[in-house]
Amino acid sequence: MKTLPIQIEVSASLYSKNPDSSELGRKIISKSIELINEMGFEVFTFKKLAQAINSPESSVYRYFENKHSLLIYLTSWYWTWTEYRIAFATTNVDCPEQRLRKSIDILTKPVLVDNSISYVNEVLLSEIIFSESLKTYHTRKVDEENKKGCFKAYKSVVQRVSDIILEIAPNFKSPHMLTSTVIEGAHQQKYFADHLPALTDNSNEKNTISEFYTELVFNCIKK
Amino acid sequence: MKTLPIQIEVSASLYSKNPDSSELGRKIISKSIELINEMGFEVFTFKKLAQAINSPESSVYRYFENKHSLLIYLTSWYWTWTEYRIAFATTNVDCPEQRLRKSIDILTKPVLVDNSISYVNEVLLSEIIFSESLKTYHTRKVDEENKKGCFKAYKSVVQRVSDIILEIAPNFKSPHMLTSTVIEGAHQQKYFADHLPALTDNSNEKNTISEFYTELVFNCIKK
DNA sequence: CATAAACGATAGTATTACTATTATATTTGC
DNA sequence: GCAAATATAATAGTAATACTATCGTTTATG
Repeated sequence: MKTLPIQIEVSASLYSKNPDSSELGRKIISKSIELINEMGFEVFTFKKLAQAINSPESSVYRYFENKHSLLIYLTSWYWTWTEYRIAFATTNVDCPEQRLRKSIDILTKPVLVDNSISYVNEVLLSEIIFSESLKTYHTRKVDEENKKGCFKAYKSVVQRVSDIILEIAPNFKSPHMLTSTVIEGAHQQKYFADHLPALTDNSNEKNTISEFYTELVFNCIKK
Repeated sequence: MKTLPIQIEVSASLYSKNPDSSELGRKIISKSIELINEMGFEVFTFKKLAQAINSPESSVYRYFENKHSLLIYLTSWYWTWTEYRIAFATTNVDCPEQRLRKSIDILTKPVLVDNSISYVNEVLLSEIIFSESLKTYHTRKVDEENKKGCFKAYKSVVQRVSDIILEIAPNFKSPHMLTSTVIEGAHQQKYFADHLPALTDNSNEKNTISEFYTELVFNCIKK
């Protein structure tokens, strides 16, 4: 897929100061993606990030309240970008089955090529989403953060795919449930393949996961 | 379901001192179930637990290394108990479809009645599993803990259900994937219904989730 | 070029997740 | 029934984390 020089815009409520507006902000984003990938989100701290970019910890706090807000920012960026990719891959495709197939592909396969839209390494970011994005909403503050719009981008993706499903099967009762099952399932199955293989049947080499969920979806909506 | 006075045995590698072996140990288990439910696992600390049972913090540490090991203990207890329930519900049922249906039921519905096998409140424990069990294996230490047998009970449940699926559809390629998708999906959809309704279609009143996943499974294995 | 905003440097605090020590109580094995 | 082992209570202490605060200097902007 050839890319255009687009800009991913993240809602202003998801940061204290827009990281896209300064050199330091962009360094915070790109370095945090690297670090979270290397050491995992739990072990990652603003102190370590600050050291890595040679800036005081307090400067990082000027952009994000805490590391959790940073993760929410990153996932929102990812889902906004993903929705763009889905939109791009499905425009001018008349057949809704075909559009659904392409969407599922985008949602279930980790990103392999860094198109380098910007300072964001999309390959690493997608790894983070696959393994850590659960942690954005599995908190005591979900409801509060949901009201703040933290999960808007994700919901928008689910809605878009649900709409395609309804085009194919207007009477299908649970398009959102099916879509979120596929997205979260694909993330989880990859994690299982890497760490708990007894919970999956996946060789983790070919497109087993993607094919599994594609079949699952079409089996569910075609009666 | 009438219950027998059974004992759930948790592998000795999952605790420092067997909580089932003393008054204090049992108090630790039952109170921690209450507290984790009330305040959520992140906010829960051994300090708070110790205060709640009027014992020093250091006594709690004699039973479990840290709160994470305690959560692993609780989930193992739950999965062992759940496998027992599945075994009980499916013995003497000849029809494998029927056995599968009953198993999915047990896996996708939260527990509603506390049979009070013991000092464990199964209703509250099932709530914890639904909302917090992800946190047992989403850590940097997964691989290490997996080797220690921390997830044996869960895997065993997945294996048991996979076997039933294979009885019905011997050529089905991904029984484990399907089973873990159903279990984790049901947990997640309930969480979405409670906190992120845009990601589901669930009224959270009837058995929407359970029915959704039952249909999904039979759609996938019956061609 | 003046003013505001951003940043760097440094210090400090509350909480968490433990570890250590010692004295007392309780169980158990003979 | 008593000694020895084990379990628990009481208390203290530590390293790391997740911030907050202050203030002087640099950098952008109108």
